[in-house]
Amino acid sequence: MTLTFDLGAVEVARLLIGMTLLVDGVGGMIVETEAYERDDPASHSFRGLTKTNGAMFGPPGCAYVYRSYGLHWCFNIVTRNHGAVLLRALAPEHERTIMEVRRGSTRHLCDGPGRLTQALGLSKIHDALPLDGAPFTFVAKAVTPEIIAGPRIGITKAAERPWRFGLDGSPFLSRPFPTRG
DNA sequence: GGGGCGATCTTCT
DNA sequence: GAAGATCGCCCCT
Repeated sequence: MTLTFDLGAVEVARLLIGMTLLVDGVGGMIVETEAYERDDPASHSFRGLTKTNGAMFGPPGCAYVYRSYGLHWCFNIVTRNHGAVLLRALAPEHERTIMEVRRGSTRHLCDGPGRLTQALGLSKIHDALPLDGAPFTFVAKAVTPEIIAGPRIGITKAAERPWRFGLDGSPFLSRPFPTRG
């Protein structure tokens, strides 16, 4: 398939919903993402280059992996103009047993950015790696998904921007979306 | 099902 | 010294 991440972060965040991501064959369908733009106080690229965010200033289509709250990892896809898309949840469909071993549980395998990276074995060593080759595999979606949008989670700056996207009705979301009217 | 809290790294004030 | 794109455990309901 032709796959480009050289688009705006919001556009990429929507495109990813329903696609399948595998890391060394482990993973599943992406059901929840968040967009972070360059001109976005909540984005790690907002304040410019630091020691840890260099991948966001590299080419689109690479990984940006950073440590969260000192002990978890979060996995992003770098997009156009120093934006990024945070992967927040997957449906744990492929190699589920491996994910259960890594997580030490049979539940909550990929519903949350820190849990997702643990289940897929992602860490600092994947930071800045291109996503169009090993160990990453992206599989196109078979159908057009119903996408729901809402405020991003766990941030205080620009919290009003509705840049969290999810597969409507999925049981694998990290949190429910605010109900629509 | 949900609130409070501790763990621990990096940046910024 | 504080805050942050988090999570698991404990306790309560």
